[in-house]
Amino acid sequence: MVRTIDELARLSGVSRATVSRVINGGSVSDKTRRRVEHIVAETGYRPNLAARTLASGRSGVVGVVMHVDPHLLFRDAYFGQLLQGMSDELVDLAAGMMLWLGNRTKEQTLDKVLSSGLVDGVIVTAHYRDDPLVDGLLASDLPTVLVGHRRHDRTASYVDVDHVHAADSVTSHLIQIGRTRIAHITGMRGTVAAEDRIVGYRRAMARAGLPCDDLMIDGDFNAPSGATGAAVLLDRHCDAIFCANDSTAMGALETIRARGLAVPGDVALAGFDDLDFAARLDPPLTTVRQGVRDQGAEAARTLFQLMADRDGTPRRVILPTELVIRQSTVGGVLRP
Amino acid sequence: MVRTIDELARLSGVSRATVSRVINGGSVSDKTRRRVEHIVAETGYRPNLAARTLASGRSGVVGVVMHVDPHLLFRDAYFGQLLQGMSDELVDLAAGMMLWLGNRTKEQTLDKVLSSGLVDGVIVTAHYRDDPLVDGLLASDLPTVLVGHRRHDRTASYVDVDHVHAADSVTSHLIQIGRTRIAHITGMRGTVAAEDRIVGYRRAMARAGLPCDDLMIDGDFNAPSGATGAAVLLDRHCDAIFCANDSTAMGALETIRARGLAVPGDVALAGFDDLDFAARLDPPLTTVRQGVRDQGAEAARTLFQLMADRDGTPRRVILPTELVIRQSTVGGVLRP
DNA sequence: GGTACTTTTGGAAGCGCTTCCATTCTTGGA
DNA sequence: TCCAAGAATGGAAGCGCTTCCAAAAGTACC
Repeated sequence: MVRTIDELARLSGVSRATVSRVINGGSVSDKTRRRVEHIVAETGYRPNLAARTLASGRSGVVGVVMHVDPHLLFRDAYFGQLLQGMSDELVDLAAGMMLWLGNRTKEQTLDKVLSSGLVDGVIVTAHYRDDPLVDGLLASDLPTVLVGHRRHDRTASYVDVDHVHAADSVTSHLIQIGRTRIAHITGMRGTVAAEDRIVGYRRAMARAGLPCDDLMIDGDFNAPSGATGAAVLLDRHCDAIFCANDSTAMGALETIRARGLAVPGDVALAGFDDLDFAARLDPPLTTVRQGVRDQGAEAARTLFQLMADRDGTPRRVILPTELVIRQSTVGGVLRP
Repeated sequence: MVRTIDELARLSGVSRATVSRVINGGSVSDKTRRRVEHIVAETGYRPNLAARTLASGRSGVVGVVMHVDPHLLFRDAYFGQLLQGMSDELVDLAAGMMLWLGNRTKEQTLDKVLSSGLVDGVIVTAHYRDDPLVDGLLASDLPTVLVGHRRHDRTASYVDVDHVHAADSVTSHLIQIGRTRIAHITGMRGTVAAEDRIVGYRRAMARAGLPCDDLMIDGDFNAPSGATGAAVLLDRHCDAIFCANDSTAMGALETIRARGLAVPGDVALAGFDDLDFAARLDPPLTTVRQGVRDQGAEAARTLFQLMADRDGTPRRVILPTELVIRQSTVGGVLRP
């Protein structure tokens, strides 16, 4: 079994340096290149990644950091889809992907990521307004791309959607179908997505001259918070609920049904994300589609651009969202 | 900034070898150890993982391979939960976790995993009866733990549940509540989980003397296959459907509802997995709970045992499952 | 054929660490 | 007090690769 570049060099009758050039695309004569490549193919030689990393200072591996509360992570398919989008893109660009989930404090996670020294760049989910992990990565010299962003990240590269606009459009839709007591179950407070969706909701309500102060309940992006939130809001006689995501809406739906109320007859319901199950609820859920896999893929592409020209300007990508109207707000209409 | 072990050695007035011993727990006098550790803490020195890997032959990184059809992966929370379970356990044991999803052919994935040379062991999901990727990993000298297993993996280490038994128990439950035309929408054919659940289903039906040949429809673990499968089965006048997983059941429920049939009145419905959403369907779904996160965690532990004593005997873990009875089979009863 | 390039190649240093081996320092028992 | 055995330490080799630099080979033009 040919294990080292030296053996390969001996076998092909050239120097180790030349073999290295063949493998890494250096300048080598066609004749030599063909000969060496033939031997490589024949022997199934694979360069040792650790040695390569040590010698060159880059590993071809990118890090993915999803430091998220276990109660939020992987409860629905959101983070999985994000991961898959990244992986789809990275398969051609990178040697691999190191994944860190949030099992400890953010400081410890940061420590692990930075100390490993074997990633060339990182993609990190930046959901919280206040996040030492994100701050630490941005402050390091590791190329970093955020999924999500904070308004004060002036020099950061990120991929995100316009939560304010999207929330405004859902709320406006609810207004347009004639609802006036439109409630909102928020996402986890302190996250940008939650806060921005609140802003969008308030904006649309204010524009229509509708009050909303007693119609907001804090949730946490999970179904149980939707169920308990809806209980309170129904007592306050709302006629529509815009939930911060689809899982929350699923929880709300449970409560609404338990009260014997009709959707959308008594209460219209809307979510956010458009995960697979949204279309399969009864009734199918009106929601905002944000291409989660696309966001992951875009983050990966952005990271590689960043790594290609270091200290270039930050790259910021805002992906489009789409309001998907289904029977939970416009009942009786055939599914689109 | 102290970057190398040599600087650290100079600073603490000992040799590089001694510093290395301090860091790796070699035999060093208490006095020296304290002094060096103090300097380490003070300077925030972190050993370079690539150099360490190259010199020692181990990286502390483990690989996780989930080569699964994109239509299956991350559609529901199953794989995410698995990942989270592994991560929970690995955080203390490993320097990191490399993740490979199935973006290319299995051969290419195998190639990437083996060639990287920077994982000390791998956990791989082994769902298919026929899987060159799993075969390749088992044949390599990399310690490997399977999540799931094939009956012919005599020397492999794995973590799995008893699908046959679990499926038998669900089916028996349906029989016990008086159903006689009990249908089954299978999982993706060729996967062990699907085939074994079929065996369990048939076994229970045979024991009760019930026919089942015209009551099986192939599905693929996804909701759409549940919806189309149920359409066929309802035409064949079934009075219960056991679906190969919860997502499939969700799809089936959609069809049942569209026909104006009652669950469980007209058709009892059961799933498998007990993901979060199962309890939130209307009606809540009877299903088999398999602790997916536990499986992930157990796989990680098993891998480390395997790495600790190489060429030991294979380790095989069968985790328990639990039949969770909800209103989709026993309507009217208060939710547990 | 000779000069002045350009392209291709090999030698050698070095990336930061672990670990073997030999040397020095301790310790305890005779 | 002295010696042997054991513990602690330092020196040095080497893990497998990239890359700088200089030397060799090829090419174009006069």
